[in-house]
Amino acid sequence: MYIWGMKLEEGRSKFIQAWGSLGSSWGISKSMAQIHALLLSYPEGLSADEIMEEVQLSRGNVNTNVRELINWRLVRKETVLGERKEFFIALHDVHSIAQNIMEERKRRELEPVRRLLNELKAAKLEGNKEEIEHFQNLLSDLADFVSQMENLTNLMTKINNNNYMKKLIKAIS
Amino acid sequence: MYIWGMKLEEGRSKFIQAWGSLGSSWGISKSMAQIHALLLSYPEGLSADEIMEEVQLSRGNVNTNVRELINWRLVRKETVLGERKEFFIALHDVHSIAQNIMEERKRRELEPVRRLLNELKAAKLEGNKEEIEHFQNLLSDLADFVSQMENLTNLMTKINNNNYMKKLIKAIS
DNA sequence: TTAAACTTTCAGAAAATATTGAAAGTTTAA
DNA sequence: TTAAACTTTCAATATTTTCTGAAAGTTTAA
Repeated sequence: MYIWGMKLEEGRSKFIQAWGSLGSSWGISKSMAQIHALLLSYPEGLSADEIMEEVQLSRGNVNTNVRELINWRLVRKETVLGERKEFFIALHDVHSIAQNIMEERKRRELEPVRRLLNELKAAKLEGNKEEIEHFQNLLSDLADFVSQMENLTNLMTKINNNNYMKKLIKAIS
Repeated sequence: MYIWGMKLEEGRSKFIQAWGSLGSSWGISKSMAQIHALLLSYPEGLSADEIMEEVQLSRGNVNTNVRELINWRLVRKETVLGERKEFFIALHDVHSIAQNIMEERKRRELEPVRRLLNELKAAKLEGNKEEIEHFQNLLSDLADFVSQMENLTNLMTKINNNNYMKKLIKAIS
């Protein structure tokens, strides 16, 4: 599809809608992704009412999802001198965004796995010897995998802060 | 929690249940994750009926989710000589599992983003100059980010197949 | 052929998740 | 104080996603 002579508002709205539906395929609620897209697309902060207006969501929904975005460290509160209400502004640096998302995913996705694996590895299993061996191999392979993923996220952090590293990665991959 | 003298079946069942609930936090359905855990924990293939029995799911559900696991290239069908039914066996090599998951996620999560960004970048936007600039910077930053993620997944593939590379990554991260 | 053994499909039911909006809570200015 | 301006909470509702199971489809052996 080729687009010609689109109003900025139209482009932004397209972006917000599309980001919202992409969100679901990443396990992020549509509203949260839309609000994030909206805030990313504005250089300055927006108030809760402005967000409600632009993405057509209820006050409660905006409140909840903005709080969640703040938990992810993707958005922060801002106060403007002389104004009573709060404004919300997105972290605009894509490298930091990426880093915060990776960290949050690490915390949410990897750490629970590690906990489970440790628990099971501590057990003294009884039963068929070969089946036990297979099962324990699985556990230790998975543990290795988790570590490798963690190494990789650490590496990403390094890349973000280091142009030489970025080139190195590109070269070897 | 410390476990002592657990039966293999008990450990396996613990693993299946826990893997299932972890699944949801990764955007994978509980049943799919449970079936995957079950198949991972058995060195040999299981039939649809055996899966139904072990994870207590309906025939339809097992059929659908096994098919999905096959799409992800995490499971394959097997036939046993002289047996009419099909058996399902998991890919047991953790590096290949990781690689297939990364590839599928790349395809599902990254490619749609790229499509959206290209579409928006092609538009000639009209409106406030500075806001347009901010918006277009956002688009190109996001595109860079997508590329970087792709580089990283390629790197992971390399690591899997190369022990030297693995050590290098560990050293520099 | 046919019938038994097995697999697939899909409409409806159930479960999980997200959203609303009004009421309760908090802060600030006067 | 008080009341206006704003934020937060949460029970009810709506939406989306997943699951079931019976019916339809397919394959195979005889």
